[in-house]
Amino acid sequence: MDLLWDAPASMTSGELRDGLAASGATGVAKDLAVTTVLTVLSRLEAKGFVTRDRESRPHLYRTAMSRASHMAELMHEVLGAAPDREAVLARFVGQVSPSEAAALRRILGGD
Amino acid sequence: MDLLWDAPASMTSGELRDGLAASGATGVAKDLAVTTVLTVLSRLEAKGFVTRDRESRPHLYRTAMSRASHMAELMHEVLGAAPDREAVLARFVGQVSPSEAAALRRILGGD
DNA sequence: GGTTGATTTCTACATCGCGTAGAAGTGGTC
DNA sequence: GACCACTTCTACGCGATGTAGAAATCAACC
Repeated sequence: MDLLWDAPASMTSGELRDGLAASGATGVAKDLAVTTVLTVLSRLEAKGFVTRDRESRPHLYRTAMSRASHMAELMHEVLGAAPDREAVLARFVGQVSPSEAAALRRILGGD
Repeated sequence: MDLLWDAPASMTSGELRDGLAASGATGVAKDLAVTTVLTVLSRLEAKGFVTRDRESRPHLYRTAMSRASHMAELMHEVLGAAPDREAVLARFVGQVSPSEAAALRRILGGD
């Protein structure tokens, strides 16, 4: 459920619950109890993945990081765990689709 | 303990246990029971990370994939879970060290 | 100011993956 | 045929995760 809301951008628990109920996000579908959503939210906050505005009445939750950043960070974690980073990068690049390779070149180009 | 042996290349449970005992691999140090090693090995085999030769008497274990490949695959898993792959790649590249960026350019260069 | 309905916090339980290992089974060797 | 090494089965503790009820809060309305 980590990505329950990697999509939207800053909502209340209620909106969250409803949003989830609506978009059956891969195996969720069922209506979750509001408390469940809150619990998850709290845990995510504890891990720093989410920020909450305790001022506004129905607390407002927001992702602490864009999904892309989060994913990129995960990738770095993996890479960081390798003793042979370059070898990993080589393998990695070898497996990306042509379009992605192109994207990489473009990104690297403008350094 | 996943990476217990991402280093060597094809050994028996006994060698494994000893090898582990010797090289205190980040928090392992302690002498593990052989059964422990075997259990882990079995689970790794179940997950396809390891292959075993049941013919030779002390079964021979070998990684199913090089560590680099495995890591690269993990990175792809992460990337694959993102709806905005290019954005993730951009962030990712933006965070790599200069030397790694250089390595990436080199790798992409010879396409 | 007290009652009420919404919201949040606390606490709890099942499940799962993982690290660890003992007990029992298997197979080869002397 | 007994013994020893190796493997398989079974199990326990622990932490993360999904789920949610009960209790505490809080804002608002009468």
